[in-house]
Amino acid sequence: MTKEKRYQHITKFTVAVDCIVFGFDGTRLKILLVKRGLEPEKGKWSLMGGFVNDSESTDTAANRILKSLTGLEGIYLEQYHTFSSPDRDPVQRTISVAYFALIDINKYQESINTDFEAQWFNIKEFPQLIFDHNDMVHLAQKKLQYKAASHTILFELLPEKFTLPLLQSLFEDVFNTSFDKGNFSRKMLSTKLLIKQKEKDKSNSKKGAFYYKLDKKHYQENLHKILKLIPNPNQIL
Amino acid sequence: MTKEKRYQHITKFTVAVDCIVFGFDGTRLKILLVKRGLEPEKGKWSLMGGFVNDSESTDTAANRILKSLTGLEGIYLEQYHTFSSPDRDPVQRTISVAYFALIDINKYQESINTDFEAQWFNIKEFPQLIFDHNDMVHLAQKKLQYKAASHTILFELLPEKFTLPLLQSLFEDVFNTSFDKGNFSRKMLSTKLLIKQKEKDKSNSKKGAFYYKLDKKHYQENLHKILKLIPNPNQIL
DNA sequence: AAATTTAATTGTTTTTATGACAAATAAAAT
DNA sequence: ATTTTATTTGTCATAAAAACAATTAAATTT
Repeated sequence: MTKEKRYQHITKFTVAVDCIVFGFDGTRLKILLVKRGLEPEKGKWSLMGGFVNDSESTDTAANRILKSLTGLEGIYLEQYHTFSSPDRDPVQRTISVAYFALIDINKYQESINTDFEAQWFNIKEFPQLIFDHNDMVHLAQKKLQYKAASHTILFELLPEKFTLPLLQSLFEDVFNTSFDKGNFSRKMLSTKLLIKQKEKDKSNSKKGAFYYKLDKKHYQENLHKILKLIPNPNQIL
Repeated sequence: MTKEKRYQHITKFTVAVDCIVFGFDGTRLKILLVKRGLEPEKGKWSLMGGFVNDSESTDTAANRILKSLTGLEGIYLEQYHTFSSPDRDPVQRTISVAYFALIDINKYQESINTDFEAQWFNIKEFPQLIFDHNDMVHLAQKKLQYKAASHTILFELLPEKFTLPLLQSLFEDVFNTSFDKGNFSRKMLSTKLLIKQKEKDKSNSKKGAFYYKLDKKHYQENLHKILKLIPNPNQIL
């Protein structure tokens, strides 16, 4: 069998990228969904996605798609799974490489692109999505928990300056549990990743809580390291 | 723009699956490589791979390919990354979904399929591979370490009956370090996953080491759980 | 048959991390 | 000045981990 003959028989697929965009509004973990503007399933909610172009890697495509939706560049993006069930897209055979993204919700600019109608939903209560997008969200949530249990990625969801109580409420919502505030604060500070600021945030209490910033240098160095950031992971994950 | 018009412009890709097959010979962690029997790069070493068929998911394809190489079914398989750089395959645009597999090296039957010449190589010293397969192996190794640090997957590499020293040498080679044997044994036994056998393996010592079997039921139940299997993960990972 | 050797197994102690809880503190509101 | 509320710091009991030591089993040598 010649090389040409072999290659002739090979099925070709359209390749899509779908993005689960996580945000945190100060209280709840959210995902960004779009209302589909084209068939099939026009008018239904879905993840933000698109097709991979000729000259692109999926990473490049994901960044491009994310920028078209949020206007943001340099977002934290992580490829986490490729979905390829033969019947996942009823119109045509498509495989989808799924990414999750973490953004500071405050930086998100609405309607920079009017092609899609986008909206934030609580991760715990979002509408029925098209195709296998519900599965994609659930797996993304699991992967986020798994990764965040030992890596310091959740800071990507916070603004530059944040308080310890805010950080704790983020962790509590991501892991769907609650922590002792004293122990949480001590564990976080022991990582040496936080730099205490002079100012306080007094919007939530009378005493006010000190702002902290991330030590970017230290953060980059320790991103990959295993830290035990959450108590009793087995009870949660 | 009509739906038909849009879909016309979409690039289609051939989709491949590549498998990193891990094995353990009692001393060293190994990977199974094949010598390519067809162009391009005929005669060079590569990972075992193949194209995804029309009616298959990538999981199905990976299992099919793995069976054709090893004769084994029901192998532990985990999709870990999709490689999609536009220039990764010089012949045609292909994206590859990569899997790593864990098998009991003793069950592997050589040359059930003479289409490929296969050979085991130490993970620390394997030949130059085609395309981006070197990257694939390195990432697979990382992912294996990452997962094995908190999940009990390494047992998939061992025969049904194994000794604690053998288990320890596997862990030591995977994590490229050494552990205190007393502490290691206590930690492993504390998982309640091991059932002590009556017989001993006396091939490696005068005293002999007791065989253990996996408690399959307990094992299945704990597969998803997060355990702390290796000491001082921060120093290693 | 006793002594020696080797590696497996079990035991002890020190050290560190964890979790539960309590106290002190800061600043606004009364 | 006092009360209130939430943040921040502190204490202590417990448990796990790591380092290290001792014992044991069985083959080999003397």
